Amino acid sequence: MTPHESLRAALVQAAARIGASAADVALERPRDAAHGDVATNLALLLAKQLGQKPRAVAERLVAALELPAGLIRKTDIAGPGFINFFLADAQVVGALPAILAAGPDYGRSDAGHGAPVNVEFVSANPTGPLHVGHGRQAALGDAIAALLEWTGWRVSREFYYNDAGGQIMNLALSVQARVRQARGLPAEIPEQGYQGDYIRELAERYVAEHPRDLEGADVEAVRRFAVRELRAEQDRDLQAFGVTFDVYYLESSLYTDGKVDETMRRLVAAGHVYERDGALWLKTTDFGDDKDRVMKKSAEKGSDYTYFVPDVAYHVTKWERGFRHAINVQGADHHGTVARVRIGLQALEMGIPPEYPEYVLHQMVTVMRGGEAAKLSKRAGSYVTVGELVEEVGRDAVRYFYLMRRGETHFVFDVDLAKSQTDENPVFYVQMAHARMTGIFRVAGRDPASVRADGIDLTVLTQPEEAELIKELADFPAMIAGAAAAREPHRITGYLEGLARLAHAWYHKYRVLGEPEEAARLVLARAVRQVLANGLTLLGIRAPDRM
RNA sequence: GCGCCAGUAGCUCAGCUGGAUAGAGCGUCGGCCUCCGGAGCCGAAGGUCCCGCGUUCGAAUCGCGGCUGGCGCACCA
Repeated sequence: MTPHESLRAALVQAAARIGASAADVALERPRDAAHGDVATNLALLLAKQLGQKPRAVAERLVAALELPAGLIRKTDIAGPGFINFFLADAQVVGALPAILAAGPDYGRSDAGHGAPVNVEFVSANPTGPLHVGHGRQAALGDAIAALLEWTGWRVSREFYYNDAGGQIMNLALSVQARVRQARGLPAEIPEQGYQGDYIRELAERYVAEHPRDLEGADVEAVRRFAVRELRAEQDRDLQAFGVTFDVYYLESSLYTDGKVDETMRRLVAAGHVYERDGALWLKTTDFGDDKDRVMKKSAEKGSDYTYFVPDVAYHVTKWERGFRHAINVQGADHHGTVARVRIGLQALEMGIPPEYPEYVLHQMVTVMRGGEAAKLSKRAGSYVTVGELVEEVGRDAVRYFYLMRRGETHFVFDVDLAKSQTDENPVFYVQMAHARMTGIFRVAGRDPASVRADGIDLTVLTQPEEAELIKELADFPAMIAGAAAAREPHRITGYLEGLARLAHAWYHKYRVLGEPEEAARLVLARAVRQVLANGLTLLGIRAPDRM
């Protein structure tokens, strides 16, 4: 039993003794060390239930409390009725052996019980290279997936390729136009087509590899070639970024497998479909949408499905593949589709919960270069790609930058700053803390893994900085669990910076080697190193032994 | 017009799902290198938490109404 569990149990019993029922006792670590190590607002919550003043309730609770021996050094009642507990010294250092024993697994838990969860992210159309917005999504999605793995879920990382539909035809026609222009033939890129230099390069490579179609007459071949090449380029960028997927799901397969037609049939059968102006509509207003949506275009527009039906069909496959939990990481510019996909699934009336799938939306990324915002437009062909960014800035810094902000806030990626690789970059600060801890063992001529906690008197770690450091280490698993539940990887970077700060301060103020406390401090140094490494590794960032 | 997100120190942002005196980095000012790495450490200044009303023991956090900025509101995806 951890100190928290013991305390919680004791408080529940004490509440019962004074005639109150406390189902869920909240314990928190106060900001201010003067308020103890663990605090509860239980008395404030029970005051209403008992019809008594909070402080009086707190006093009765404390009087009724039966605590295990050696757990708590001091109990205070403070402020409006908080009960503050000060852990006994032996309890504080007691966290260290557990950290060393768990090693690389310290911080893992089992909230997910091995249940499958699908995390879909990036899902860029194969119409161009990955830009900085996709980069944010790659970092965010991969970190959320890792967080879920750390908390006991069986995660499948999935990339959905929109390799069918109008945008792909646009791409093919754009490349085709460049092929023809290169031959001196009259050709224009379509109005909604793609303009970037990469289109010209694709055209050159197409001609080089298709000597029998030098004029790009075979638009289907051009399409296949362009999609294949762009997918390969995206894969290279993702690989450089250290992101891999378990499943690449192709939109085109939804057509070839009949999933789109099947979904269409089900929607019609469920009775929410009608025809108007020659098109087929889904009555999404039945489910709270502000207007109905077209599912299949009219004959004059080509009789194609809109994106809506394949999107719904795709999410049906997630459900049918056994994923009762699905998380979609997407840019906020797609937020309009959230309600529609969910409504489409509801209209099928096949028992899928209304909040399925779950969405994590992140705001846009602005790229700053030379002090001004770079114009980003895929069609105009001006953007910074993920590949360039990783090459210029380095994988670790790029990942860290992307993850240090909440997804809901607009993110300004300052390329110059990130490239500068100076002390302004927090990732170096955290990595430096890890390198320093490692340095102690290097100088001592010892393998960190050889340092064990058993048989070592840890109660000599009496300095306030040491107690604070250990408490921070003890918080790691709860922080991970909270970050996973909230889908907020930025909590990890914030935690790591705080831990690194404490580690640097401790390192600066106290020596390890040659001191009477050497054995115990080596245990602490190894624990700090381990937790820094675990946090960085989770985020896909290296934990270097030297800088 | 409707919807989603944001608004906190000069700048960039945290604030653990309603807690105690709102925090950190950068920048500014002032200190600290015979040392396990100074890519570091210690300290100071700096706040109308966008505004107003409400909910309650308690609000940056929740509700309502505004203001400002971003993004969406296709027979594009």
